[in-house]
Amino acid sequence: MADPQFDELSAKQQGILRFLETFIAEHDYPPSIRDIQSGCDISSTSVVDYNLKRLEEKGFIRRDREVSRAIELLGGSAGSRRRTVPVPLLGKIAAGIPIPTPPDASTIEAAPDTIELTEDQTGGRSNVFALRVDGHSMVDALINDGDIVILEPTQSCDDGEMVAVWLKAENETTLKKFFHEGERVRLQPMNATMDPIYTSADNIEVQGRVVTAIRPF
Amino acid sequence: MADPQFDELSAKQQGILRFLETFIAEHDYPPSIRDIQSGCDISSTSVVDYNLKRLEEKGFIRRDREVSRAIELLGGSAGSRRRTVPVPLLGKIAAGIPIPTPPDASTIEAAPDTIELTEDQTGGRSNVFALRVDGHSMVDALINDGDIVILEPTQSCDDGEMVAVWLKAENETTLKKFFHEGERVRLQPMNATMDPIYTSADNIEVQGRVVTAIRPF
DNA sequence: TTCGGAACAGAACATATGTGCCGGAACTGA
DNA sequence: TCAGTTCCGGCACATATGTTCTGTTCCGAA
Repeated sequence: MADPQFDELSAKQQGILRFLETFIAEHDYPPSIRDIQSGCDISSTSVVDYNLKRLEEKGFIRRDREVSRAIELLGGSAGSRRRTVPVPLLGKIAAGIPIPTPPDASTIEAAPDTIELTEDQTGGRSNVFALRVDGHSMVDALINDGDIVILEPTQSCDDGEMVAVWLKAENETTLKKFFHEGERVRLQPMNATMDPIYTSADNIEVQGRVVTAIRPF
Repeated sequence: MADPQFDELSAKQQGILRFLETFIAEHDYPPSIRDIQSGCDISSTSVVDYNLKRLEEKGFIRRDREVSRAIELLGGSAGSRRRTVPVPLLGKIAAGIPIPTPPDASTIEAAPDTIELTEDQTGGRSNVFALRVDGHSMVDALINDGDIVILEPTQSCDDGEMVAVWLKAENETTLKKFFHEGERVRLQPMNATMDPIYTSADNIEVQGRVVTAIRPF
């Protein structure tokens, strides 16, 4: 969508637009005409209506007529609200400890922190959870200490998917690309220069599919 | 905040809550009492009002009395909306090409794609931009082909910050931790096992501070 | 200057919308 | 069975709120 030019608006219209953003941010619902009137020091409701019509013509907002507070602000303007999902940060992931799966309701309730992610970051999946990487044991997956990995609970996976795997014999959690190869499985590090691990299928336990990895600085 | 128990609600109240979520997701503004009434097949507005009062008592929603459509749904329930910022995806970042800085208004307008990030992911910074990593030249920064790095434009930086640096003599872009050391600078790879680069201060050009790195799968 | 449109003021109007009241059904505990 | 509570239905009412009408002011074009 072509982003409308903010500069082309009159001072009053820019003020209304800013007021809309702050009001919605504050209340979670849009203001009425009279809210805008008092909030922007405008003398008449008709002036507000007039300018809202202009803003609608120019594609900044959408209104549903006859419906109160039915102002929806469009465009990529800062402060727009998108659907986000709270992702529980369930704990740490490290080489030596199994990850807490399956994350049941009580675990999620007790999560001390949650991370807000947009829906495209979770790929629309609803039951994902987050773990903070502890230590440098996953550098072969190009995952650093302090990174956050977003996982989707699963016991099985398709070839080539990035999964968290528990190696029973080795007593170790690792992140690898998964490939079935007859009796055994191949666990391929993301780092192409490193060699894969081969092990028997019953030595491993898939604990989750990696949806995203995030590294905050 | 203790998340209220969804199960404790009557079927009607659960229906109302779900209707609220979908209505807000669809319209960007909350429904009126009568919208809920028809949307949930409830016979009377007073019943809706009654159940909304219960929902408010139990902490699922907040209402502003006397104000139409002033229903704000609380809690980490899926479908909540948070403030997000659109981050322009300006292009690729690769070893051999300088990154497009400074990103001026026209560049940003012309950005073919934008990524929605939550405000905590951008650290509240407003002028960040995103680049998709092309190639494996930054594995020493634990950044993979296809990763997305979020940058904040800057020409200078403090010691220890992760920055995108243009090496003039080498004709190369790289991501390193930056340290002033007298006449020269030390560029430290994130991967602790790798050796730093030392070069003179006037051979480098800081192009941006790395805010976040995201790896979608 | 005159004309016309854009923007504004003020008020009246029509409807949208939350709320209160009364009564009844369904259930509960004594 | 009876009183009490919870929940529902229906309706009227007050007000919150969008819309419209009339007139005014400002400003640039002809």
